[in-house]
Amino acid sequence: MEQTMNLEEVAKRAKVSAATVSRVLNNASVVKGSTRARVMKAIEELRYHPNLHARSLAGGKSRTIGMIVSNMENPFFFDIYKTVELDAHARRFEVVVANTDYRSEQLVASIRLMIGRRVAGLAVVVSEMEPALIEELTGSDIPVVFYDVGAPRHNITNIRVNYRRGVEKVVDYLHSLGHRRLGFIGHHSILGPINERMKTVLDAVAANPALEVRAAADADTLEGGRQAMRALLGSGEAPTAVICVNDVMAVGALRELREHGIQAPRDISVTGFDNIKLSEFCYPALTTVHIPRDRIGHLICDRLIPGSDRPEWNGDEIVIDPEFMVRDSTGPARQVQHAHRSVSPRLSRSWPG
Amino acid sequence: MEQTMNLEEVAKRAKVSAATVSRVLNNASVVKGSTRARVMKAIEELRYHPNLHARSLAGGKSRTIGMIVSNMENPFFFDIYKTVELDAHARRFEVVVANTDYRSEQLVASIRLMIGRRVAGLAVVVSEMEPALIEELTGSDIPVVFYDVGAPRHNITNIRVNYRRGVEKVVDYLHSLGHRRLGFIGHHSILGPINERMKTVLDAVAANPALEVRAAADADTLEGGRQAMRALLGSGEAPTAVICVNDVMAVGALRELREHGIQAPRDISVTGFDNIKLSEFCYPALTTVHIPRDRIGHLICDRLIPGSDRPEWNGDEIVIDPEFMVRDSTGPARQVQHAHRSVSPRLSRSWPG
DNA sequence: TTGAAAGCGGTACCAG
DNA sequence: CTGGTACCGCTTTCAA
Repeated sequence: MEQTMNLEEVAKRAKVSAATVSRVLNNASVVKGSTRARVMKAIEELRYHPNLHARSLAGGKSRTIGMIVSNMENPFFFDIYKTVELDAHARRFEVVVANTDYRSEQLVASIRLMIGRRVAGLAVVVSEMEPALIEELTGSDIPVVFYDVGAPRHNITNIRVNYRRGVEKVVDYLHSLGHRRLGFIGHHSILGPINERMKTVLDAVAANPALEVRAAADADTLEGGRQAMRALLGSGEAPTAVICVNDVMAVGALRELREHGIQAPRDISVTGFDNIKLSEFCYPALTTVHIPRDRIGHLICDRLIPGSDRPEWNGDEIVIDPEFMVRDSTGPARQVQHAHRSVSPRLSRSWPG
Repeated sequence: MEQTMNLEEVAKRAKVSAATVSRVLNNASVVKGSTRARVMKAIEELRYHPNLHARSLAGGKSRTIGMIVSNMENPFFFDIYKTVELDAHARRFEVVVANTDYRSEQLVASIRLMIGRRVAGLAVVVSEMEPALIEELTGSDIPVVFYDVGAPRHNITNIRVNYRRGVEKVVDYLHSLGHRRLGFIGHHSILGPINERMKTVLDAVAANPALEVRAAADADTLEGGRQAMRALLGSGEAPTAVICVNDVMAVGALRELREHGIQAPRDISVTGFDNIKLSEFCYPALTTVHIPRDRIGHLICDRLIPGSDRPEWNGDEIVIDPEFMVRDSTGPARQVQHAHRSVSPRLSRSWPG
């Protein structure tokens, strides 16, 4: 009925002052039992819900932390978010997320939004970068944690993964299996100027003169991975092993292989990255590199929410070493054969299309 | 540097009043060009970001809509969210989400949170229900859209899927393929008192005396689907077809079959529900029921954001008819054979474990 | 076209 | 233990 139900109305009904109502709401100081009861009753009856905007305005604090990610659709990001939310809730904080879809304009917009909301802390877990970002953050005293981008600075700390080490493990493994012609599938953001990940792969390959690599990029989705694999298959000599920038794209890639009647790992090996749950459930299960999203989530919360700095944070940067996971999507390179290139699509499928 | 950068500071620097700064910020009324320029400059230099809390407090409005879902991890919910966000952004609204993890206590907490934030509209896309909900919502004049639960009421409208019809199509199809012993895999929330979905399956089966069904429930995740399938396989006579409450659990179920060396659809047929992207990318591709998440998302936005009621909303309730999608995970029931029950785990796997 | 001032709904400090 | 009151930062009349 009343779209404007406020402290005062409650106070009036409970025959106390607004200040007292505020007190019972924050169960602060000692409010007499009977008084508290009256207030509670009034709150119930009026279905009063405190205005959070007014609260954080008056209090100056926000009890919510912000999180910006590139693509919530990818479980990698979601898993981190999930952990952050769990930790935050345990400390009675809320977390509000924003997607950038790998667009740096969106990144800036999201940063602005978060600053506007006066979040108590901000986690930026994105692949793209925008120079104007630090500019934007300057002057706001919001504690920030960056994942995988940005440099430490006042009030901003960094978590990064030793992506290079992870890729090296993958490349070395494939090499040991006899693979020489490699493919790389990334998402569009790798087309950016200095893409760490792309470069890492190229470097790892360059370190071994026997190897060659061809890359394809598409959206960071199942469909994108599929398209990228299609591109790799459609031009030049097909690689015997394909390294995917993450598990989602790898699963997409696997499907495209299936459509062509190409079997993994018999005909082509495929690797993922991240070790999301899906990588165990797809077929064949993915050889991948584990990145501990839960640890990352915990680190973020520990850093952003006051009153619980765990010891792991000693400096302004933490580097995480990824772990290689061998599963079923990789195998020895087939010797002399390009046979799979001539198999017509769906030839090997025996079930109805 | 200043953690307290406000209108007044900007006004001071630009040598105008706070009111004027507010005007340029909202590009309202006619501010003289030169004045506007001065203000803009001051804003830039001071890196001023308006306090959104103060803004919605003073303005009384919020320009953000809330969305509550059961499980963002499940692409079904995510897809809806994505569409809502897209539409919202197009109308310069923000959307903030909350997860309930199928816990009705969380549902209530989330509703409270959203009311506290004075969202401009609220979408409740959850499977669980909580009687206290309507109570909670009463008196708040926030427009609400429910998906799949709740009854129309003042300011609250409904979107529902004719789940029954969808299940009937699945059951009929399986029946026509010769299946008689059915399995049903649902998530834990189906254990609730009157679960529509579970009941629907039982009804559909009851309608055909030749059919029998056994159910198993677990978490709404890949792992949950796997466990549920394990349970189904581990007790009594194995079903020849398993209906899963959604695609995610179906994919989990498929994996468990693989571990047992049971092939789908040769040995057991499996169906999903929702038709998420993954259902095309898993192996075998899932026979499922399509639920148009994008349409649901559009409907939600049209209803919640003022100034764009599309014609589709004629009453307080919209019912969506799902569409049956046959793919590769279903096939004819094998005649006389329980052979797969005796196949030892992984027997048929030829790749390394 | 611009400024002054009254809220918006709370919080928190100061008296009592 | 409780009430009064000065803000918090912005929007919005009302005058000038």
